[in-house]
Amino acid sequence: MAKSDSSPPDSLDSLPADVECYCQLDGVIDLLSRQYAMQVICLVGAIGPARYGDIESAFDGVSSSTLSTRLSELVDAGYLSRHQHEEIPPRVEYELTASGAQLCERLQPLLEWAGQQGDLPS
Amino acid sequence: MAKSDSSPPDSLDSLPADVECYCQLDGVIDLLSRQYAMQVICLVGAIGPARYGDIESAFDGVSSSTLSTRLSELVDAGYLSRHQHEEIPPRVEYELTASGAQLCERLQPLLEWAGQQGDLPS
DNA sequence: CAGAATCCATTCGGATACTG
DNA sequence: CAGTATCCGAATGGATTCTG
Repeated sequence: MAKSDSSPPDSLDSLPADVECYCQLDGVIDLLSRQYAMQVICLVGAIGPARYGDIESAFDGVSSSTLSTRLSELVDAGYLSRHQHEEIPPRVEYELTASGAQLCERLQPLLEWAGQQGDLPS
Repeated sequence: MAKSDSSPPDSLDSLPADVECYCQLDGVIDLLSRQYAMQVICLVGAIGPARYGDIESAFDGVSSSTLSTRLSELVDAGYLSRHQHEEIPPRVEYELTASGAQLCERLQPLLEWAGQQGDLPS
């Protein structure tokens, strides 16, 4: 796949020159590594204000405890906002915050590409 | 965070219209959710052919068993290639494959942004 | 409807020791 | 140097049950 004998770091076009240390790059990455985390961000980014049930049905088979935990983490981390409407039956809407939107922008190319690599059965 | 009352899905500029179902988007995402996986891809993308020791020292504190497992998974998945030079002491070099490079391109914006969000202590 | 709480099976990853 | 093998504690996520 192309040349890689003479100039190693030239195999990609836009490499950040300030990459010095990938050690301990956790925090956000840790959070995103939990199940459904990236997908939730992109889903909410795609459909806008999303109710709990919307998200739940988008991921067929997720347990409520898992999804609930994930949502809480993302809200706590400041990537999602949670608006609870005071009515009965209760209605809750999740939206991307400003940094959630930034995150989503960087996630979309990845997930979209991933979906074309043999995933997304349906 | 801007307006979000009238047109929900307009809060982001480049939304893919073909996003229909985020359920069961696993495979690649599953792999990337393992510890150090994304960072390894980007590290190898950044420094070119990387020896095991290079990678190990980039992540201060990683255990050899964990890193070894991660590298094997990425090689098996076709994102990294492994070249073993037949000499003593042994020398092994990991490189991105074609699809590894594609993956890396989509990962870099994310990790770079993540690094500016409060991670990367050193 | 939108979860929280509890319990538990599985998985993941670190420590350690050993090998070609 | 570049791992592999084994063991084990920690973390994750599902099932189930219950609640405002």
